[in-house]
Amino acid sequence: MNILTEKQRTEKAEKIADTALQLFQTRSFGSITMSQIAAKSGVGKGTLFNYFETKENIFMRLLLSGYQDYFENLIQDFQKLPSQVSVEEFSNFMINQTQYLIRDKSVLVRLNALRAPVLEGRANMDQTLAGRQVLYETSQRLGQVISEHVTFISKSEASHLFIVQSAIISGLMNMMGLDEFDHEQLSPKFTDFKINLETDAIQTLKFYLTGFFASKKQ
Amino acid sequence: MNILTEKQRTEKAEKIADTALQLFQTRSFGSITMSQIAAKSGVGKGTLFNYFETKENIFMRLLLSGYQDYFENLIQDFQKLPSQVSVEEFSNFMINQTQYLIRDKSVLVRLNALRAPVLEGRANMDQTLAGRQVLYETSQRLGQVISEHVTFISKSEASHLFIVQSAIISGLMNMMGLDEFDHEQLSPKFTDFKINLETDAIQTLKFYLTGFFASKKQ
Amino acid sequence: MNILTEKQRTEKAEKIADTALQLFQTRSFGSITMSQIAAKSGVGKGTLFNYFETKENIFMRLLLSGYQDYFENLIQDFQKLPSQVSVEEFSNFMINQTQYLIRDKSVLVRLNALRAPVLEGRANMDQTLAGRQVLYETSQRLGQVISEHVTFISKSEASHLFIVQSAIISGLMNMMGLDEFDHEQLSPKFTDFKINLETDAIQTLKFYLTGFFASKKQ
Amino acid sequence: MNILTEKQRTEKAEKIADTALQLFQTRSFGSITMSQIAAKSGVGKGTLFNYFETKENIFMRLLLSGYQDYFENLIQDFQKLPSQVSVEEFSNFMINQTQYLIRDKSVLVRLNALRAPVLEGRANMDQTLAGRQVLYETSQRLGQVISEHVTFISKSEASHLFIVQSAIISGLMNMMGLDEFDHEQLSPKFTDFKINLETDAIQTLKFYLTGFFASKKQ
DNA sequence: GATGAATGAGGATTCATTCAT
DNA sequence: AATGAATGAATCCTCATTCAT
Repeated sequence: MNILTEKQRTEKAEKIADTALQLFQTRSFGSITMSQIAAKSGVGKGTLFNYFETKENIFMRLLLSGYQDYFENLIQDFQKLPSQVSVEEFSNFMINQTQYLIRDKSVLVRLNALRAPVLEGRANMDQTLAGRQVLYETSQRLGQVISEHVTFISKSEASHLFIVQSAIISGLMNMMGLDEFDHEQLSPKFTDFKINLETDAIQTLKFYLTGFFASKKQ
Repeated sequence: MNILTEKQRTEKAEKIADTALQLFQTRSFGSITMSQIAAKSGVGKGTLFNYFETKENIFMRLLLSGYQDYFENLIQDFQKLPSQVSVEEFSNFMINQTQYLIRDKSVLVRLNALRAPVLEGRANMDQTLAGRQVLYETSQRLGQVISEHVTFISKSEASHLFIVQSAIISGLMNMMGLDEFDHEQLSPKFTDFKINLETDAIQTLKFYLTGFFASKKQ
Repeated sequence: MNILTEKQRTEKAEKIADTALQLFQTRSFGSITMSQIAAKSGVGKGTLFNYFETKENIFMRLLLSGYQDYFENLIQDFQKLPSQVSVEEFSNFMINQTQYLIRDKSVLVRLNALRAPVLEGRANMDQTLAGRQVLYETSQRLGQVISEHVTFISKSEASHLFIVQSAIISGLMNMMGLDEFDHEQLSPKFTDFKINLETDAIQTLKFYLTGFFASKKQ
Repeated sequence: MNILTEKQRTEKAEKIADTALQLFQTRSFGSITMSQIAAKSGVGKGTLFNYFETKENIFMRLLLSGYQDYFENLIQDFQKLPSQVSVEEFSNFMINQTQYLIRDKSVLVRLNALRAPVLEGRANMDQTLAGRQVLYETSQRLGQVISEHVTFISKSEASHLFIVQSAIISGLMNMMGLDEFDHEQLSPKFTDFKINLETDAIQTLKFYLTGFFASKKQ
């Protein structure tokens, strides 16, 4: 066990990160401890630090690789589409993606909210920037692919669109739960404060896309 | 000093809360300590706890009273407008407000992001709900006023609009700084990741409003 | 209200002390706060300190005056008895007293257990010793009265007997509740650990008195 | 240092507990701090909490293991005695034990006085009850052994006798020091208040045993 | 004399991280 | 490489006491 292959090393790091992700589904960053991650991963506490310098690095990696995977999948999905895609078809695609992000990848969006205020303060800068660089390139490739399929949208605009998409979901997420307190439902009150995340996000994105394409057509 | 009037008590509580707010302009919730707030307020550490049960209560109060003030001002501003306001005029109003929120009240939006994951866990529930109740009523009054001035928008829709507005700003804020690391500007890179908060928020809101009114007119 | 008569002053001090005593019936010294005493007494927190230098002084006073009253009453009771009292009658008297102490004055015994380890560290020494002096004299008078009524017991022995009586009750009290945990009854277990305070105290005292008088008669 | 054997773990826990015990010889529970225990044990403050959940748990353990050892030793001592022991021999044995408890194990008795009012509020209940269970069984075994050696005393009575023994010592201890103040000897005064712990405890126990056996013989 | 606002020393406890094995 | 025991800085909070009014 003395010398691990690169693959073995990567797999163990992933196991640790995955465990952290699972914990993050139901708990906040602050309430997750390294001990819990170690116990649930089935590795020793010290081992964590052989793979990640700090707790923040674990979550920064989750954020970067999560978006990396998401963007890669988007590229794949897009390449399956016919060479030309109408504005309407593209909008539907984005709406489906939004639904998917909310239903299956909401942690990604929650991780995003941690990045600047929590993670960057103690994450390894070089590592983070290297990951971000790769992500940026992927995002550029994604933008490229989209711009090739959809008239009226440039590479830059496409790339930026996904930032806006995440922003909308993240923002609405922040505003959710005003009809609850600490996850306890309150007696029916505050109805106009209530956010239906999926409905509101899709509507907001739809309006955004409509507005965006309208502005391009002029 | 023996017995404080309600006003004096409120003023001191506000002084403490204001200090916390100032610290929050440049630091994160987690890195602000009660000792710092005490020292910077010029009061003893114990005094803090005479005014606020917990650290979280301080910030919950800032959040609630911040939005309370914001909504109250909006009502005032709106009442100065002519009895009928066109959709375009209303949109401009909202855009100005967005700019104002970003430029002068961005902490409010950042506080919002703390609410569910951080504050509610340890804030006094009754106090919070009382504050939220008042805020809700104000938001309803605001919605009422708007619906009276603007055709095509109901009280509920107007009230909900401000939630969306905050969501957009908050979400974009979360996505900002991808061209920085821990507030250090990086050499020009990641340009398509860059969020220009004001521009992007206004554009997104504009699109939202356009889409919203278009959907109403049908 | 500027100048209080000695009587008024004493009455207020007693009101405060009484409140503390009431709280002590159901709570421990450590969990009683000066704020609670003030609130329940209906006086200001600062007023407490006009009457008692420290929290410990309040309880020391309760201890001293409690025993003072108890001894005074004993003297009165004794003086009502016929001039000669048999050993058996005296024993019955002591047993009744034990029962009374347990049923109605158990706080007194609990206070006793606080004296050395808790109170003396921060109680006013002069005041305490003055009180103890008075108590001592009363105890001597009590001893005197008893020795006059009961053959076979000297003043010193009688005086000492009450110390032993309190010791027995206090000690058994300390050993109570081994069939409970933090006042929660446990499922029937530990039966031989169980102390029945009244029964055990009376039996122990009875044995003590029997032994004592037997040793004197030899 | 990587993984400690059960024995090593126990030893370190004992080292910490021993340190607490030493401090408790001369200071009160309330005035002993975790920092002091850590410093005097030569371990870090955090280490304390790896071994004991709370400060109260340390002292609860001292209490339980102290009595456990005491009872075990008593069983051993008793098994060395001839198969039949006269009432007088047994009484002498108990008196010697009382002397030993007072001279060498008085902290044990002082710890007992902390149990209900102080320790149980914050000690781990399951741990405590497990320890108490073991102690109870030991006490039963001790009772058994005694009842086998001494006619006139049942297992239950023997077991209960040790509770009474501790109660007598503990109670007298509470009443001690009335000729002192905060451990400072006062000029010769209050002589009849003076408890000579050893003499008084032995005498009280002797009377108790005499009374007890007399009641059995009838 | 009465009051309660202000105080701050002091305490228990948490947890990311280190490092000897 | 893996481990988990050890660590101690850091944090929130309590509450007896002081003192200006």
